[in-house]
Amino acid sequence: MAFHKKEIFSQKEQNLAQFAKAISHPARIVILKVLAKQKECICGDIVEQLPLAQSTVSQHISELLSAGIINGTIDGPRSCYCINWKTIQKFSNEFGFLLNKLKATHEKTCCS
Amino acid sequence: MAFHKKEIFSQKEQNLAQFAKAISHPARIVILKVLAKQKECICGDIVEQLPLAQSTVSQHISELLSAGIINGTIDGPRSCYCINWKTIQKFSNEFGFLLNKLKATHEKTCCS
DNA sequence: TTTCATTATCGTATATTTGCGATATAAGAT
DNA sequence: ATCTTATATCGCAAATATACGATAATGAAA
Repeated sequence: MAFHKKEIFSQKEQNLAQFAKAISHPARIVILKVLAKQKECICGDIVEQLPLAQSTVSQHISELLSAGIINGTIDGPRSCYCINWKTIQKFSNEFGFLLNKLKATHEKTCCS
Repeated sequence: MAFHKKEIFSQKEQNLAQFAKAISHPARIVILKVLAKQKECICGDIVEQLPLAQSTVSQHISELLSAGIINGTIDGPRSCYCINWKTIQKFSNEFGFLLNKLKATHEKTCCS
């Protein structure tokens, strides 16, 4: 009797956690960096820049996709991805909000 | 033949990914919020604020601990935790740095 | 010393993630 | 029509995460 149980939490917390999870693997961070570096959409040169099999990279990509962090035009054999600015913006704000909340306790920490 | 393979990536990416992973569960986000709300260090009132068993909460806490996101004084039956401002600060910066990198591509997105 | 309350840890079950090779798919080239 | 190239998906194995109950440990109170 133990699996996710995440539905119990508020939507906001779930969303933030989900975003964090999406970027919680170095490979996916590298993918984002690669996409940020190339000005135009690139296809699978991502694979070349990672020490992982093509199928594994594809899997990481689809995780970023389903989290809405990147967009993709999968037309035929040549898929094209790029960063979804809107999502980045949204979570950048929410994350900053959380961090500011935490910062508010700065002066009062007692066990550090 | 397939497990983590995360050691291959740069330390910076690993660190950022690890931080993201640490906050990638709603329960852990709530724990941080609780710690932020209480001005002084609280002990296990965290458990009361979560719909999870005590042992599960303890597990989540120790994950935050080992990620260095919170500090703890575990003296006897009354453990006391608080946010580790230093770590929050560090990753706040690194995360902001990544986001700014991504933001730079804002104008040039082509498949959104 | 015994009891109590609080917290950490162990053991266990289930779910999810990570990774690969093999295979399917789909558009363009020959 | 067939071949090639790029990419997604399937199937599988191993690792990790999530959750719980039970138990251990530890300091305070009786």
